Amino acid sequence: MKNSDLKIVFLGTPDFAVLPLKKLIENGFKIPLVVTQPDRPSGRGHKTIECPVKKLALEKNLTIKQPEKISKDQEALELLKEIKPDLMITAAFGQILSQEIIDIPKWGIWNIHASLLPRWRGAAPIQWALLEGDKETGITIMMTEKGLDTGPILTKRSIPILEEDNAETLLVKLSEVGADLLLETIELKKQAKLTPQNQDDSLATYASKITKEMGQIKFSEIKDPEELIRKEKALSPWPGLSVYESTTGQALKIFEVGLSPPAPDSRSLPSPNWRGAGGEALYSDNQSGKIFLELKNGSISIGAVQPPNKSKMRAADWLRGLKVKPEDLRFE
RNA sequence: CGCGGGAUGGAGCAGCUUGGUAGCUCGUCGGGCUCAUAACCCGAAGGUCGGAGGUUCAAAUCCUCCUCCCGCAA
Repeated sequence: MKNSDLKIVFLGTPDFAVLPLKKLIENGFKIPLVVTQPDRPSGRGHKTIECPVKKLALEKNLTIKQPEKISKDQEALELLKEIKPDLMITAAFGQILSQEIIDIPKWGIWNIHASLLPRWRGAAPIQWALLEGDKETGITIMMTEKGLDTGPILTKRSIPILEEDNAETLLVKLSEVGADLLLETIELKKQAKLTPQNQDDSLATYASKITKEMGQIKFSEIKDPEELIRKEKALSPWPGLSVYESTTGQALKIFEVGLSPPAPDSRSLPSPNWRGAGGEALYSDNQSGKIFLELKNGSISIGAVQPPNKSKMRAADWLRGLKVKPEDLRFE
């Protein structure tokens, strides 16, 4: 069977879904239809933005459908039935599919999910893997059924979570793995070598949506610096970690959070042991651009910050340009 | 027409209200001190003040338009 004999309908919306679609196109599959979420006003100035998948589809002159709710959209349903796809692929599509739709494609609907199922079913698997300090994560390609990410597993591939990984870097890596694994899974299916395996529901965990509130933290409530570091990785670049500083009255986003290294040579400190609120010592290192904070249960380094209305900057630069003295800073 | 903030040497900022020689903390380069240094001392280079027009004897500063960046919100 040639790739061009297979009719694949692709459903996906954000960046994560772009690479899989691209690879399908490059490998000659027939893509009679691409479905994405409707364009929504977003971003500065409330401009209506075309999602990444739509942009790619437009570029490749593919047919695009953007139903508000595909399961309730009679027109979309008719179109799908008419197309008679061999396979439908979902990748971070963001809409629930009805049984009627699931029954349409000959091979069923496959979902590219960014975790090792049954761990982290749901909307934000990458973030939750980081939040919980998982050592590895991966991609699962699975059959879509009525439940949320509960269908039988077709293939799985894991990748290690490295020290320097955050939600952004993992998303890119997993998108690549997802695209490759999808092609391999199709190949296996063509050779009739696929054996779907049911998920062990007892091992399932659920990755709920990330909200902005999760990024608003107080140092005083952090029990363990490690917790802070994991949060920063999971919530970068969105929504980021935000702390409130009362002397300047600013909410400050912090990035590149790490454990503080052994105290630097005291002679390099502009003012050793600056005392901050709650006994925090605060000092900066001009070489690395980092600032160091003493928390209740350990010390951390912050590499970059973003004040309101400002671009991201090195933390030491921020401290240097401040109108208030570092020792007057009061973080909550 | 969603709301708002911003653009000043390489970085981060002040100066703008009340026009009158371009300033601070760093970085860079050179020199000094030192066993040595990212610390300290001395010196230097580096800026069309985002762009265009206007007001004025005089504009970073006041007025108009434009470009770009960012926060909120979705």
